Amino acid sequence: MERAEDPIPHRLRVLPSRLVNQVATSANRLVDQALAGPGLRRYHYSLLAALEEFGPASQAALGRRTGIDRSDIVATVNELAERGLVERSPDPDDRRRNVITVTPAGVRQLAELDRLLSGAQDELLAALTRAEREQLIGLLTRVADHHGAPQ
Amino acid sequence: MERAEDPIPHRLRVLPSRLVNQVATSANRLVDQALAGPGLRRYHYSLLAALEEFGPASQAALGRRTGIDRSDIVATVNELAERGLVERSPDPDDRRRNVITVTPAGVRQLAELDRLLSGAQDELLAALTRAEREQLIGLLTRVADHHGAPQ
DNA sequence: GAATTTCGTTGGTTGCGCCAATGTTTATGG
DNA sequence: CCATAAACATTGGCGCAACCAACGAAATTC
Repeated sequence: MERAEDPIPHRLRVLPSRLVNQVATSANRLVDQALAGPGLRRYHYSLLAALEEFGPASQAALGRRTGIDRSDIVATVNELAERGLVERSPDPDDRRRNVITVTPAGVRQLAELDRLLSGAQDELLAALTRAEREQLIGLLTRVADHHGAPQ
Repeated sequence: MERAEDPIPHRLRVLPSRLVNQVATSANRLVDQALAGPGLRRYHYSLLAALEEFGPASQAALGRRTGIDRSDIVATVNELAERGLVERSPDPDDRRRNVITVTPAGVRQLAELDRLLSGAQDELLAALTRAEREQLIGLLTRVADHHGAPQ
């Protein structure tokens, strides 16, 4: 028979940490689908966004601004550079640093990603009214801010 | 100087999918810390919760109830069985199945986990009032329910 | 000038969420 | 009744995010 839709344990159903993870999983599924078109991942978007908003930056600065680990920045920049979306050049003023710059193609790509991601957000929050979305965003922001930087 | 606290790109700061991921990451950090005492992980809690609420079950049923993949159930049950928290025995009525049963030690462990997790939830939502927590849970539940089973 | 810090990089690890394939057992339907 | 299909446990794999340690090179600080 097994017609019964396999109930989820009550404990899990109402556990906030689990609820938030379920929503995050849905969010990631939608976002990953959206980014799959251009063949990119969330890390790529984060980096492009940071570059476009704050201009050329060192890899370390990009890491601090996006919360991505330095070591993961390396690979992500490599991939963006391979696609011609950013350029990596040594900083003449500080020879430890690389300066990462968005290319015009990168700016165009970012605009496209913004469009795709906006659609994903709408899908994610489709069950909520405009006001409820604002409410949710507000509450999440407060929780996120309260915990701040990891560790 | 670097006194400036490295601003997060606005795009990322307000992107709902990203907000939800930040909160989920905080949640997981807190929950993982809480479970680290007993040396368990989230999968273990999910399985114990499902077993205690619905009684002995096959591994496939556990998977359906918790959303954990069948293949991951195997390892998780192994680990719980090693610790004497569950028992795996062949189902005499259906020799394809194993029946997983919580032991008394498992029940006690689950009670302890409930206590630990409750603390983690409080920490997670510390920035919100009781009413706001209810609100957040309600909104997240609606979003989660709207997307339902993955794929 | 020596010690410390920053930076890029390499090379890991872990957990979660998946998927494919295999052998066994049960159910189905022709 | 037998062949085919489905369900089950298991193995082994993958990708992604999020980490950590260590290293050489370069800059900063003491």
